[in-house]
Amino acid sequence: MVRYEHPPISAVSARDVFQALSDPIRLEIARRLARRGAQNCSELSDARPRSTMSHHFKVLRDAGVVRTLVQGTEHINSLRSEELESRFPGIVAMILDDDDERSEADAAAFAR
Amino acid sequence: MVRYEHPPISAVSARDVFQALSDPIRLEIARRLARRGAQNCSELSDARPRSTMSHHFKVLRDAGVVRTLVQGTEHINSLRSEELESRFPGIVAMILDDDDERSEADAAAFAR
DNA sequence: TACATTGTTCGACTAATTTCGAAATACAAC
DNA sequence: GTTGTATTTCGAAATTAGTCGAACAATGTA
Repeated sequence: MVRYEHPPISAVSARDVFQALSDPIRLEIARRLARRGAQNCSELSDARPRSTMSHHFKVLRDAGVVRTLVQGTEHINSLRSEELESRFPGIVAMILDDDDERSEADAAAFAR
Repeated sequence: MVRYEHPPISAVSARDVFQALSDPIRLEIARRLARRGAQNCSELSDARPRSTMSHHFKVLRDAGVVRTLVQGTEHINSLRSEELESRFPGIVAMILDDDDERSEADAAAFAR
């Protein structure tokens, strides 16, 4: 496979995006791409098996969240930030929002 | 159970919201609440079993998306629109975005 | 050509989620 | 209290999603 298919942004549904970003690993991938820009697959796979990561990249790609370009042997992923933002204003900020510690602390307080 | 617990909006994480809205039935519930305002459970359960719907309302509630108030024998659900919107600007528009026909047509065109 | 690198696909397994009937709970009205 | 309505909880079955090793494909380099 020399090149990936990516859905046009107009074909991307809110549900596809919600579903793609509902997995912690995929949300983390999107977050890193939003923060640090394009990265290849291995840079993003914290010691996780390649087949697992490959699956997650596919879900993100099919949902229209990530674009993958093939350059030599590596596959460069990037967040489709501008397109996503024009289709769903505010989504990139939601992806970046990751105050896990705060929300865990609050959640703990709430649980009491 | 006389009253439900709802997480404070500050404890709501993007992932919880993504995950709650990743299910088509729950997204549809949120959408109707966004469009038509508060509704009770049965108004929202298109002939689906009550136990199924009850599960979905719980997920939406726990994720901070929906608020449920008990009034007599009925439970009135509403979208926590203002709170959600202040926490995640743009989220309500994303919930409302439901151009299913357009996106399906585009998806079909894309699949060719 | 052979080899190393990067990533995908396949298939099997496991884990999580969804579904739904039956029983239970909550409340209002009689 | 008994009845009726609205909804939850429980438990089990069905479905869907995630994980991961092994085999495969594509590219670059010696």
